[in-house]
Amino acid sequence: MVDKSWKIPEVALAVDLAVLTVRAGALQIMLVERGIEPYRGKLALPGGFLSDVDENLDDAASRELAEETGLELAGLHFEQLGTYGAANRDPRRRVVTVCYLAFVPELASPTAGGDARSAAWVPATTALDQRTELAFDHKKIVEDAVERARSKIEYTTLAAAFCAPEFTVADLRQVYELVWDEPLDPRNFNRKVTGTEGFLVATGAQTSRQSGRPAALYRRGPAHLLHPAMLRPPPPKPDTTRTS
Amino acid sequence: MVDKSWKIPEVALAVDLAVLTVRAGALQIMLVERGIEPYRGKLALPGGFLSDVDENLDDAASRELAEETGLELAGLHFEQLGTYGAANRDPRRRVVTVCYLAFVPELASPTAGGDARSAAWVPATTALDQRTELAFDHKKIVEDAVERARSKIEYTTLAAAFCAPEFTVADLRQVYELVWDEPLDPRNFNRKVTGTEGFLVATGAQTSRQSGRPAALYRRGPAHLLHPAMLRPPPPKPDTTRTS
DNA sequence: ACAAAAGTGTTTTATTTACACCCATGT
DNA sequence: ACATGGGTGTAAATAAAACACTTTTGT
Repeated sequence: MVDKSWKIPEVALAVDLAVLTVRAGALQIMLVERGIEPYRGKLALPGGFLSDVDENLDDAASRELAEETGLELAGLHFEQLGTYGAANRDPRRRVVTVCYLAFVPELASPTAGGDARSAAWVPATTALDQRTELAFDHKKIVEDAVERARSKIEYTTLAAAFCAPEFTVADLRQVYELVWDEPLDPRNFNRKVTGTEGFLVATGAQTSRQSGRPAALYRRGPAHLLHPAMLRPPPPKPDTTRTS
Repeated sequence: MVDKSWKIPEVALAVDLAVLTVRAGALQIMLVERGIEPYRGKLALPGGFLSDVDENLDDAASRELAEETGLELAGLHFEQLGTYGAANRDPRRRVVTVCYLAFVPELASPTAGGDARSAAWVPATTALDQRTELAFDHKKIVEDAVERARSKIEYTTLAAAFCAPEFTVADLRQVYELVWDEPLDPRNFNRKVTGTEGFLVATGAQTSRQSGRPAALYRRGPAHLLHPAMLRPPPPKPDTTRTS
């Protein structure tokens, strides 16, 4: 085996971010309008190239998000979604992008600072709509991000990452309902989450509201995994028995 | 937003493979002995750099595995495990590696061809043992690979990917037992897998054996997801009640 | 008092677990 | 016949789904 390092091809390495939140009654994703070619004017995931050859991937992700949208990832949940490296995904040259997935609460300021004039929350359904054109292979990435979020909240407590620091059981239930696009029984849901050790920590405080009984306020508990998992209502089975 | 493409730092991009199998009563992983510095002589995951700037990541993974171990990934299950890019993970220079996870059946020839004099199956427990030194951050990658395999067989039918094309329920059960390192009840396991639509397809054939009733032979069915999931026996709870 | 939303109780159903028992084969 | 696994039956425990009902607030 010879040392082939002199002929190692180098590629441009980028990081992109699929930042999800639940707001205004919908699962939304942070997108930016591209200011340069290719795909100038099109919507894209925030992201960009490593700032220098020694920048860590996670650091690059935080930095790019802050630069482009003003959002600070510090303290929030983020994880690798996947690496997208099809040879022709960028018309200019070979670019491989490591994509991160983040879950942020609604109160994360939409575009609090930075080079953010073009950053905006977009409903996931809009981003995934056939008529919406996204730059590069970003539509595929958004699909993967949404799918990952949907399955991740089944077996982890990450749905709470979409909630403000203090939240009610109904807030949390709405997260599940909007991410899954499935209604859940409020009563069974309540028992399930309050009965799962470490998911919620009661603050003792209560919400006041226009009408109805006030709800107890909770904070995120120490548990990360859900045992047993939260079951997604099964989509109606491909029915073999004729229903006409 | 300016075009910064002229100062994009370039990194060397590698692919590595965590190829798992179940053989000789253990979960094993394919490792190679490094022929060059750094870490010459140490065990490492098979892998290497892209062959040219336009090679797709998946193609590079297949190619590297074939070159280094003679194993053909064609038709087998493989998926991205993650991308490892800590700035200092390679002492020579910045290298980012996209790691793939593959599940192969035992009959996949250990090192059927290629530059394979150093390739060998190593029990996962050995690879993860404190006393075993692996190149780069490969021990961490192996940990991630094993953990991914353990959870993946819970909710997918991928355990069958470790079996020969035709296998018995006991073969499949052994896969679960060895990957999880937990005994399973043969009777309940049988009912569970034979009752899960699309997991197994009966061939009609039977095994003959030295003793005991012959077992029915099955092939992998069309299902990919397990519904409901196969439950891993919960590890005995961190006992709060003193047992002295 | 009433509407509205929170939260508890109870029943039905599905799934898992545990284990008794029968089945089919080689020796 | 009997040892050795393969496979089925069944009952108890657990969890999910469905839904009646009580609680606590604002108006």
